[in-house]
Formats: sequence, C-alpha cells, structure tokens
Amino acid sequence: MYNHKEIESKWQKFWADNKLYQAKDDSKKPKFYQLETFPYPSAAGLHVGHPKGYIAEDIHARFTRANGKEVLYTMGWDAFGLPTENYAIKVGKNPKEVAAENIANFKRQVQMFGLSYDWDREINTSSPDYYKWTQWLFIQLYKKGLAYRAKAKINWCPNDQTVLANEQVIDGKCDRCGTVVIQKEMEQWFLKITDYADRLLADLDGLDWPEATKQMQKNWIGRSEGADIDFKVDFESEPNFLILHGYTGLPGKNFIPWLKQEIESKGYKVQAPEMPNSNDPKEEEQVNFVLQNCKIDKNTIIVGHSLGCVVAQKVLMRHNSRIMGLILIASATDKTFPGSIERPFWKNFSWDIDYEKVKELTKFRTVVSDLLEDKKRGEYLKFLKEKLGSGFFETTASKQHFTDLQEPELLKVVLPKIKVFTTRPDTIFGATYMVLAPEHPLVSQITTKEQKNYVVNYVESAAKKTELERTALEKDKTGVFTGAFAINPATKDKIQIWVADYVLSTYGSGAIMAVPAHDERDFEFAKKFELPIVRVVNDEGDRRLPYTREGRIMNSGKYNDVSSSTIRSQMAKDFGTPKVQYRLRDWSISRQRYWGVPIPMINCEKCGIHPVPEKDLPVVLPDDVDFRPKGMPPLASSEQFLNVSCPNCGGPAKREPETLDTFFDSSWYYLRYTDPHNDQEIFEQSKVDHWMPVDLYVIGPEHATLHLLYSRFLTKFLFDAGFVKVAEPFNKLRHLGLIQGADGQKMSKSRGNVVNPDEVVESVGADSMRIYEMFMGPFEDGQPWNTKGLIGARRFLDKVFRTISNEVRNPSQERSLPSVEMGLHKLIKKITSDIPNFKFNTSIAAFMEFLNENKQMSKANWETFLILLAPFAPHITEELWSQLGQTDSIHTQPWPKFDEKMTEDKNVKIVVQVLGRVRATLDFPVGTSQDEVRLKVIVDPNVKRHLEGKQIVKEIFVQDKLINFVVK
RNA sequence: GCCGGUGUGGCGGAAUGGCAGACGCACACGACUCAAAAUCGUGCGAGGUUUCCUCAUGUGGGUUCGACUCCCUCCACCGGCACCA
Repeated sequence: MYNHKEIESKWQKFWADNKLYQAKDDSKKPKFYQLETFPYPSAAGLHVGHPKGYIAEDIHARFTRANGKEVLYTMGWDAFGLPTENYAIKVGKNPKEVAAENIANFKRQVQMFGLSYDWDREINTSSPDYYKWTQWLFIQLYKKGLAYRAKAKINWCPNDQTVLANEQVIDGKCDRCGTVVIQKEMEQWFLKITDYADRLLADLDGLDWPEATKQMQKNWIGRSEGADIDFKVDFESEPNFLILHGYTGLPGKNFIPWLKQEIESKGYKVQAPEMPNSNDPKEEEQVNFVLQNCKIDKNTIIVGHSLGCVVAQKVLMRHNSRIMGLILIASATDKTFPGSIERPFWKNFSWDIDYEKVKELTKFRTVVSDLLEDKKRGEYLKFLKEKLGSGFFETTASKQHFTDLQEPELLKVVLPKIKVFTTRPDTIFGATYMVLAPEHPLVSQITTKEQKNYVVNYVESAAKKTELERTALEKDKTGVFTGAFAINPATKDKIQIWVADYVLSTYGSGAIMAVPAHDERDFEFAKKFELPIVRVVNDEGDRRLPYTREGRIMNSGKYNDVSSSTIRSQMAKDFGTPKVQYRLRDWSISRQRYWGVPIPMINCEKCGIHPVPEKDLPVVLPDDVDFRPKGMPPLASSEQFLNVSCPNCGGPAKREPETLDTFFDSSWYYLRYTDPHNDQEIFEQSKVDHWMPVDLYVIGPEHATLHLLYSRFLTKFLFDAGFVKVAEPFNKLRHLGLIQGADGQKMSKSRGNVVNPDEVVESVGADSMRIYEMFMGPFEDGQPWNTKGLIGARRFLDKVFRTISNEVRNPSQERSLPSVEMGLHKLIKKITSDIPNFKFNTSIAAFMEFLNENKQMSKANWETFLILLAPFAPHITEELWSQLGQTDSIHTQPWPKFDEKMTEDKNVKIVVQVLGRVRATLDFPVGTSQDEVRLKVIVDPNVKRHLEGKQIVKEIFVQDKLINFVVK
C-alpha cells in the first residue's frame, strides 16, 4: 500500500512550483493545441463523470509533450448563465458571489486530478476582461450586418415570468417549474448564421470528427434542393387600380411610375392622378379632386401612400358604394396618436374616419408597414389594422417609407402572388390546391367575405396554441378554405387556397403547393377535406397513393413519359427558379435575464440604434440591480445603467437592457486561450495564428448542434473579417461517453446515484481514479460506475508500487531476459498506438498483462515502463521515478522508442483446422513453409483422427497463422 | 416516421475475416495466518459419452475453406430530428 495523499500533494506542488506545463508561445517545437469543454461551474460541484474527458486529454497532452510537441492545454470557466442566477435567487445572494464560490470549488476539484493545465491561461467568461471582447465581437458582427433586431416568437414561461432558451424547454414545458411554455412574439437580437449555411455544410467534409456528429449537423442545417414557384392569386373579377400619392408627392415621383407600369404590363388599368397643392394639401380639395376626376367602380382597388391613405379613406366614405379593395402603404398618422410628429398638413386634414363604413365598402383591406421606419408609425399602422380588420404586411422597403424608385415588396401586395418552395417541381401538374401558414401575410387580404369568420377563428386559435399542442404526435390535420383561388402555372387550373397549420411559417415562404398524390401530408389533408387528387408520377408496380418516390411523369402534357428525376431541374426552370433551401434558422441571442453579457448597443430616440464605441467597452454588468425575474429584462429597471448619451448625436439615449445567450460567450473562448490577458485587442494575430486551429477537442456529443455549430460560424465570420487564418476551429474531435450511476442510470441528485470525486480521491487517490475511468471501457461509450472496479485499479497501482519499490531495495538484475525485453518493446508499441486512438482501456489491460508476466527486470527497463505509465498515473510514476534515483521530472522525459524487430516473435502458434474447426495449435518458427507445416501437422494425433478416412480436397494456408484442410 | 449508433459470460469489456470471452470485477477453492485483511496461486460461457466433442457473440437468412467481424431481413435498446414541403 502506498500513501497516495502524501505522494499526490507533494508532486502537484512540485509541478506547479516549476511551471512544468506552461505553454510557450515562442517555442521552437511544433505546436499542439488541445481543448476540452470548459465547465459550467454549478453549485453542485463535479461528479465522477465530469473528469473522464479531462483525464483522457491529460493523458494525450502528456504523451504529446513527451513526443516533442509544445502543447497548449488549459482550463477556464463558462460562468455566466441561468442556473447560477436561479441558485443565487434561491439562496439570496448575488450571482457574482455564487459564481466565485462555484469556481473556487470547481478549481479545487479539478486540481485534485493532477491535470497538466497551464493555469496561467485560465479564463472566466463572467469577468469584464473577457466579456469586453465578447461585446467587441458582437459589435463586429453588427457592423457587418450579421447582427440584427427582428420580431420573433420566443419561449415564455408564464409562471417564472421569463424567457427560456430552447434548451430549457423540455417536451414543451419549463424545466424549472413544469409549466407549459407559450410562444410570445418579441423583438429579439439575431445572428445571421443562415448566411453561412452552405459553408457550414460543405466544410464538414474535411474534418476529423465522428461521422454521427457530422451527420447531426448536416440534418440540423437541412439542405433541400428545389425551386421557388409563384402562383398568381386569381381575382374574382378584373380589377382596376387607383394610386393616390402622399404629401409633397407626385405621380411621377418615388415608386409610383414604376408600380403603374408593372401593373399595366400585367394588363390591368391604372389611374395615378396628380393631386392639387401637394406641398400644402387640403383635405376637401384633394378628396373632391379624386371624386371628380377618377373613375371608381366595384372592381377598383385604391392604393394609398402616406397621406394618400387618408385621402383614400375619405374618398371611399364619400363615394359610398362598394369597391374591391383598399391598400394603405405607410399611412400618415393621426395627430391624436401618441408620439406623432407634427406635420404641416394636420391643420387641413382630419382623421374622423368611419372605420366601420370603410370596412363595409371594401372586400379586402391591407395595411403595409415598413420596418425601417420609426416605431410610432408602426404602432399607428397596427392600430389601423385593428380598426379596419385588415391584412397586415410588414416588410422592409428599399428606402425608408417606400421612397425608392422601385419598391418590389409593394408589387407582392398589389398583385398578390404566392411563392412556394418545393423539392418536387416535377409534380407541379398534380398541385390541386395551395396551403398558407396561418401567419402568412396574404391570408387576410385574399380571404373572401364569406369565409372571413372561419379563417379569422382558425388563425386566432392557431396563434393561441402552445408549441406543445402544435407539435403533438399524430395530430389530425386541420385547416380552412380562404374562399380564394390561385392559378396553377402548369395546368392553368383555378385551385383553392387553404390555411392550415401543417404548413410552417418559418420554413421556405410559409406556403406550399399541395400535391396530394405524391406527398403524405397533402394526401391526408386532401382526403379529409375532399380535395382533388391527380396522379402525375407513375409506377408500374405500385398503384397506391400517395406515391412519394421517383417514376414516369404522366398527366403533365409535354413532360409525360420521362423519368421524374431527370426532368425535375428542367421543370424547376420552366415554372420557377431553382433554389436551395435550408432548415437552419438564425440564432436568437437576446436573453431577458441578468447574469450574462450586456448587449453593447445604444438606442437613441432621435437617430436610432448604435453600437457602444469600442473605447467605452466593456459595458459593465452592474451589481446593484434587482435581478429577480419580473417579465422584463432586469437591467431595464436600473435607470443608472439604462440612461446614456447617444454616441452619435450626444442626446439622451438608452442602453440595450438584454443580455447575450451564454452560448455566445463560449463560442469563441478557444481563441482567447491563445492570448488570454491581452487588454488591447481580442488576441494578438500572431498568437492566434500560431496556435489555431485546435488539434484535438474532447466534448460531449450533446453539443453537436449548439456549441459546435455556433463556434464554427463565429470562426468563419472572423476568418472572413481577417482576424483569424483558419475557417474551421476544431480539426479533430472526439466524444466522451457519460459515466452512469451504479444503477445504470444517468447520475443525478434526484436519483441519489451521484459519486463525488472528492471521496474517490480521498480513499484511493487520483491516480487510481484516472486508471479506473480509463479502464472502464471504450472512451466514447458510457459505463456504469462500479466501486469494486475502482478498487481493482488501485490494486494494480499497489502492485506497480510494490514491485518497483522492491526493485529499489534489492536491485535484481543488471540485464533483463530477452523475452522480457521483447515484451517491453511490444508494450511500447501498443501504448504508442493506443493513446492517439483513444484506446486507453486496452492500454491499461496491456500494462496489467505486462506486470503479471514480468516481475523482474533491469532498472532501465523499469524506468521505461514508468515513462509509459506516467501519462495515465502521473503522481505514482513521478514518485517511483524519483525513488529509482532520478532527479528531474518523469514528465519531461522523451517518449520511449521501440524496435520493430524486437516486437516480432521468433516462433508462432499455427492454428490447424479441419473444415474450419480448430483441431490443434502447434508452434513453428516464423516463416515456415506450407509444405513443412503440412508434414508436421498431419501427424498430430487429433488432426490425424479428424482426417482419417477423408479426402483432402483443398488446403488453405495463411503464413504464420493457419492451415485449414477442406475434406470430403 | 426519418437520420445515426449499439447488441459478446453474473458484470465492465477484448478480438474488425483466421484459437470467441484478453484485461478487470464478482464468485469458488487452495497457500500464508491463531484468525481476519492484504498478498500469492488455481478455476470460472452452456452442455456432453470430458486426452476429446457439440452448442454459443440480439433474430432469421446469405457470402466464404473459415463470420462477433462483410451483405440482406427482422427485433430490442440508446441518441438526435420530427407536419421542414
């Protein structure tokens, strides 16, 4: 029995005092960068499963150093995030305090295992010296247009009054309190990871990653090849258009001539009058002018822009008879509306609009809003939408307030087309109806009066559904007919347009052409609602529908009788535009929580959103804030934090009160390790270029689509921006299997099966724990913890200690036997190939076998044995190394070389088979010929017995391995 | 449903076309001991007519002189995605 406590603490201190594991930036040796997931320091501390990956990497790092590389291997803390914040709320402390305690505990635990980190490079994401650069990175993304604000549905827990990350929603419920999570629409910051979808997919091919992980990323990115195809909405009768320009506008200005021409080119009549006194407009004068000079009938669609919207409604009230529709583009705002900016025409206009009457006189109404404009107009337009019960089309103008010469978005509203994405353009002749997602902007515009109630009810109830309800298994298809029709561009048939929630607003264009004969979902829907089904792909052997595979085209005019796969791309071009669609969505990074990196943006009332100037970074997270969840970002309640002067105009402005998703903090930490204390820049270019890319990353498979995808995205961004020279951060990746509790279940406090490493190290020592965890089984598999097995590992180390201590006391031999020498060379060979392949379990088996067979050998050979074992059990080997009289550290010794000749046996056992069954094994010198082997072997009594009375028809001979007689 | 992975003694596992079960745990017996622990040694898939033979790597089939290993079918479990057009 050796005293592990004494030995382990003695050598840990020695290594730290001598800075044995410092990674030198200017080393002449080739570099090797090893990374491991920096931990989230939770209040619970580590369990024995956590260090498994660290131990494996430490073995690899020690091995790699011994093989002459300069190894960068270090540790840090992913310290921001919700668990710490929640725990702080529970115990009534500040998260900062809690995080510091947790880090101290984690560091103590991690240091017990004898890991060869360069502690001088330790980082902490919640420290201002780190998050200053997190903020800087966000600003660089913003400057390149890759960070943007948009409205999105987020997960909201009504009980905790807080936003939840996707990872915190388990089966549609809040993982803290079990409340069903609802979807809430909110303005959020996003990162445009979708811009990189194609490269994130393509570059996977060159990486040494587990295939399963690459596959998971591929599925997550979800590339589909197909086509965008436009379907025209069919007007019930031929419409004509009347376009009314706004204040200071002219029919020859802005988009109006272009729009007029576009509509006329489709064969419709357009009136675009110049209104009197455009620079000083008066209501009476303009309305009278339109009524006297323009032709308005039941098929007229009035399109108003800005002040023209007010004129349009007044004209309609006076006209007092039904028209087809009203399209209000960026309407001028009512002066009574809060926050409206005073306009000179107010004195000559009134907003006493009878919205009920306007509704009555129009078949449809649509309000168009430009996202570039200030919030006040947006709010007014929403108010207008409510009053008119209209469709709402929110979009981005080419120029603010739709003032560019061409505004293509408007064409989509005025002459509505439904764009669909399909992967099967070859089946377009079978598109017998269309479906819009309930959130599709055209829904209310195209819905007919008769269907209005059904559609409104359906859309409302769809909006109210929780994610859980919408994704429930084997859900029945639901939907309603809008009353409107579209034209199938292939068949020219009028087809029904439906609204159904089986079409997702977030994928493609939120609309589909339904081909029930060749799509299971469309088929199910068509059956239920008795919609037509037309087969357009034939298969001789299979008459069943839906038929979703390839076949011969039928019922498709000139395309008939060719194979669907051949004609697909041609039909994509003939009816639409070929397109690649990705499943990947942009990365939502706003969090309405306290314990995170403040988003470094400032919102000025006058001049909009600006990044915090780089010289003012970091935006420090204030300590004196009430951080309990109240349904709004906690930082918004701190006036002191919030109020700031605008970096552009100097006027009063407000800081962004939200914080960043902690995945953002951890998506670039590996770059910071290369230059962790730089306060001038995120990292020195020469240092990051020297160390990157990461040569080995050990990480749990659960990070496949989150951290690993985000990190690849940010690296690609920094590559494009010229900050790093690598486009991929992690060359080689290995996963670790989780250690389970003794009951075979995942270790967790609630199951009561957690094993604390403090107790393990206390009782048997870190070296035994290291040996045991590596011996449990294949590194990438998970195995249950078995304390008896741990004791087996300790027994092995005791035996090593006993055997070598004995050697120290009574040196047995000057020289080892040749068979012992050969065994040692085989061992060197085995360990040397096992470590880079992560086959630690078989390495340890080989050490055990060697020790079982060889109790006596020379001191030099024991030293070699110890060097081989040192990466696995660094403390005990260092101790024995010193007991053998060495004065320098074993961990600075070069890795032993083996002689290939010494690993080759002189004699081999040859297996003798008769009809493939083993009948004998006999020793032969290496290289014995087939004839010699046969002669010796057939006289073996057992072999002879099996050959007796049989005729040898064939003889298989594998040199030095096997001879097999095939008999009859 | 789709994608990926796994399946070998009582247990963790080894063997990637050539002696299935290395190594360890558990168990049994023996040595040492007054005794226990520790240590050392022996045995340890199932069955049989036991120097040997048969069966056996989730199931059923195939390829091969020979299959845990390669191919096909099905089953079970694990992980991921899930109305993605």
